[in-house]
Amino acid sequence: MHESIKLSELQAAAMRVLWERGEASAADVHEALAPTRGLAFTTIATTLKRLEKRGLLDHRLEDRRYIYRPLVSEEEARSSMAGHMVDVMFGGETAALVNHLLDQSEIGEDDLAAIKNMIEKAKRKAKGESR
Amino acid sequence: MHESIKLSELQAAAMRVLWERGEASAADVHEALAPTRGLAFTTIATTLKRLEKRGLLDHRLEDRRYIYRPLVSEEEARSSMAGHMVDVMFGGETAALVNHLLDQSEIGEDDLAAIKNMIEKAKRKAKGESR
DNA sequence: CTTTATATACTACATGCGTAGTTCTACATA
DNA sequence: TATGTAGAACTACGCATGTAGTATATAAAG
Repeated sequence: MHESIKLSELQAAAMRVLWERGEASAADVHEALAPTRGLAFTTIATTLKRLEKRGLLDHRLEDRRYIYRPLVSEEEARSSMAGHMVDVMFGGETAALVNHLLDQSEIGEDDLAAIKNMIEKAKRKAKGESR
Repeated sequence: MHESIKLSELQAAAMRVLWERGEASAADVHEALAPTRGLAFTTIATTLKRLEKRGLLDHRLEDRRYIYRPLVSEEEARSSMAGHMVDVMFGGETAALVNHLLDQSEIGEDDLAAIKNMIEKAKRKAKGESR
């Protein structure tokens, strides 16, 4: 289990490509990120290799090139990173982050309505889990 | 304006002491963090100096020692860091992060109720700003 | 005036990351 | 068979950070 997943911007961008596609070669990732980032191919390759070293990716050989595959899900990564942020900046209080986001948020009315529904669901869940 | 504030765990811990107290010496910060982190005094001093170099702190001399003072508010830092996380991990959709937090959250029922109120407030705000 | 305590400044080292050039290897092609 | 080409491996450099030892300055104490 990866208790603590930390991704930089570039790393997250690379992971996102893999999460979207399930798997991809370094060239694929490079191509996907080229428009926004314009980095050298080797930069991407290095990044993937380092992510693999950290246990976040795995690869297999196919047609003479590496096909990478994520070993952690996007949800896991999101949870880990959000949890870290909550700990570091909001005293471990998830609710404090939610408040902050709602408070000065750029969330549209429609999204707010959707969130309200989420709350009902969360409430039922909280009730269920509280004992 | 500091559009992008990034704080590591240690840096955030140091900043928090300053935010709480308004200002403090390196010794104060060291003392405050000692129980949880047990770091050398010089480590704290180095950290503060680096934060100052980045423009997040300022200091004045008093009684032969530096009294540090934050140049960015906790709110600013929270916004910046949360915004960064939203961009990097949630495709820039604040609502997606809120969903995530509510979804698998450890938020208690009482907090959920409070959040519901926040939503009403946010809704009014959204309405007001939308035109 | 000398010693001591204390805080800051300076220096240092390992690690991770962004970034990418260079080299090596093996398959495809002329 | 010689060569081009693509992808992986290796190497490298600068910067931020965690971490802290050592040197320096200065005020207090004796």
